[in-house]
Amino acid sequence: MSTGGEPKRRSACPLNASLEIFGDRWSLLVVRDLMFRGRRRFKDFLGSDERIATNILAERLQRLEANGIIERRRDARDARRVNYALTEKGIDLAPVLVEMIVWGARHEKTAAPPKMIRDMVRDRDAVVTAIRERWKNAKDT
Amino acid sequence: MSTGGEPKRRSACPLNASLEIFGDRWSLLVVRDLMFRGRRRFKDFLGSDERIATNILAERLQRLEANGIIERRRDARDARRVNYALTEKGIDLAPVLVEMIVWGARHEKTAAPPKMIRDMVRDRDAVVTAIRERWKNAKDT
DNA sequence: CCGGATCCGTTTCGATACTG
DNA sequence: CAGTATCGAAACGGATCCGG
Repeated sequence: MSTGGEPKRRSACPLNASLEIFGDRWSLLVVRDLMFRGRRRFKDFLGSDERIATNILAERLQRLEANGIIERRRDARDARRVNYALTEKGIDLAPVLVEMIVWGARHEKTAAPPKMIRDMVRDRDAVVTAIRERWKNAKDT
Repeated sequence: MSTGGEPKRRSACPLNASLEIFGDRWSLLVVRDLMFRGRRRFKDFLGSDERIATNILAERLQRLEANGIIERRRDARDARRVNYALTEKGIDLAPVLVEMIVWGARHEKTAAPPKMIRDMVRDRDAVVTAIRERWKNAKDT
């Protein structure tokens, strides 16, 4: 399983290229957990409301890593534990996530976490910038 | 198949609500064909590079309609033909599509249609506004 | 325990053939 | 033209097992 696989993909359309990577029910939920909820570990992802199965999660984590969206690292202080982190490429998904969240909050009945949604609607760029800042400062974690 | 089904969905997370609707390989490609390529008919969608199967296309069209993202109408001039069109809710997906296209163009090797991509990167809001204008003017079509 | 891998029944997908 | 019907392949997902 070579971790640093180059994207030899050749979709005619960039949208299709994106969908080939994260066009499924689970991949972006994992990215959300990393990006907005500070989750890092296998067990954390299992705890989300959507109840992903362990085998599905394992496969998605591999796929996201193979596509350069997340990185897998052993915890520096406790070698038994594994941490996942977003790469630059993964952080660049922030605008996509924000727009999907804004759309879902506007058009679907969700038990919406109200504050962050209102922030996103009011100033999406600020939210995206804040995410980037937070990950820049946490790069050593 | 009631066409005007209300979204009784209750996802805790708006992102998950969005993914429940279009979190698959094909739905957003159909929206793209409507939004950026002026396609309206079943046959048109079949003509795209990604080669969607007829049964999958039929199901996705039904699902998008059931979720209020597209409308299905018989052609006024030729009752044999069927036209699909984006609803307001569907047009509101423009920012999502634009961000996914920008991300894909930046991070994946695609045979990129260069001009519109550069426009999107330079000024996404202008592209989204242009899409809205175009659909407002074509509402009678 | 944590981070998965494996097994296995069920559901969904998708290529092709076919139909009104 | 605009879809259905069919049917094998793939994905899902719950349960269980396993190495560290």
